[in-house]
Amino acid sequence: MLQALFIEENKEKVIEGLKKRYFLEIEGMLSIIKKILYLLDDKRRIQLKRDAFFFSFNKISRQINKLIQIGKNEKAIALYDKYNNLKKDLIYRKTILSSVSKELLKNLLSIPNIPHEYIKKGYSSKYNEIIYNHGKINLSTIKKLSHWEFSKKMELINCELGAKISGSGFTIYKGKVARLHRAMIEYFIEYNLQGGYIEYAVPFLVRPVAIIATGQIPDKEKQMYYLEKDNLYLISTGEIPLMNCYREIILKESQLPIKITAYTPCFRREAGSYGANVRGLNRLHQFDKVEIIQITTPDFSYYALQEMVQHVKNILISLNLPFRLLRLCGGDMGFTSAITYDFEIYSYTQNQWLEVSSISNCTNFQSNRLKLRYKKTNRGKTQICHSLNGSSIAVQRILAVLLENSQTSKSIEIPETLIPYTGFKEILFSSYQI
RNA sequence: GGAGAGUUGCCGGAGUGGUUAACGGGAUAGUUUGCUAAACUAUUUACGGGUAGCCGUAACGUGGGUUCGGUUCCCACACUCUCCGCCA
Repeated sequence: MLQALFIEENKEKVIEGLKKRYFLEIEGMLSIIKKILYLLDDKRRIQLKRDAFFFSFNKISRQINKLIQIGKNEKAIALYDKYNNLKKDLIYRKTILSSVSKELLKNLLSIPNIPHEYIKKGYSSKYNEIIYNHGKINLSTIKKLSHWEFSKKMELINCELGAKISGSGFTIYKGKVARLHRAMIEYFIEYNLQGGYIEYAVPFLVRPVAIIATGQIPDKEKQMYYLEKDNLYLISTGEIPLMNCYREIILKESQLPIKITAYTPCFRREAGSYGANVRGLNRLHQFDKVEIIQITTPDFSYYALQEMVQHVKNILISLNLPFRLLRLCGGDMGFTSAITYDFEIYSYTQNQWLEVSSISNCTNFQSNRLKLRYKKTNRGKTQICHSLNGSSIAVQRILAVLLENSQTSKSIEIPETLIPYTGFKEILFSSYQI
């Protein structure tokens, strides 16, 4: 959530930023900005009057008390008879202030974060900038199977069985692929621990208040699974429980930066998705991800962002996968983000890039919703923290591309770095009846 | 699922229809001291006004109600804990 005061002081900057997202094109969003400024002004005037009114009212109440204590009851009665009729005014001022405040908050919650100055205008992924390429894409002469063709022959990934149990978009992994899946999670977490992140294990079901705080409501509500009976949402990312560990907290500056990692499954409804993009493991209703987050001071957050990008880059290099780094354009970024970098890896067999990590600096936008603040040691003033989140990494996307790109005529070769975690070097086709 | 107890500031924790929410702890600032410690004083959340010293208002789970005045009384809701039952 942006601060109303910030919008007031940086109106042009805010509008410019929202244009980069093509946000103002959505049904009269410009009028929301105007409304916020009007409401803020209104709120100030109302509060000023109310405070003055309450001041005199409180004074009278105290006078009445004094009169009663010294036994001058008649005078007291005269006073409260006189001021009894002001009560309506009191209630009126109280309710009007709270309704204006609520209205202001409601409007503020609907405005996304302002993009960083680097961010280019654009309404879709077409306008994302490629920052960096790594690894050669060599189209081998061996005819490789896509991971879903592979899974039909090998029985090691069974989408049909997943569908039988839970519907399409759910998958069963067996044998060495199940082990590889688990090994990746362990490797990613271990890598993050080496990078100074503390491991958390967290709940996968959360309250509405938690997803409002991290910003999935109102932006991504349709994407979330909701358990009506218990009023709980299934998490769509580990960011939700991790960031909510720090909801309504005042930290000391010396505690920052906070670096956390956690493995969680992620649940997404993906309503309306169809076609080749959703085949096999490409888009699932339940997938696995190891997440990293950082909570920092405002000065430090862009440094932390670079550090996180570098960290994920090194993981991908260690897996020997061809990848590229993108900076998302305004229209493709998430609601809470000021700047987002995506890592995509290349699948030879699918002939397409697949997103495996998305790293965002949410600046103070998310922390403001979370009421996550810190206090400088040499000054009394509390300030809003900056928060960052990133995937490190999405498990199934890596799995899919590993199965495809590492195919030889006989087997799938496990990358060196994963072998200590899998306990085997290859998955032989012969043993699984290709 | 059944029964009961609770929710107070940065943290712990008392409490009452009435000045300023006791007391303790932490943190920060200032004073004193050769340093540290100790001691003393002040501050501690949100919003608004003022260049500033400062001033005002709100805040005892949330929302209503009674009252000149509610942290306290009444109503509704949310959440937390304990015990019983069930259970990995």
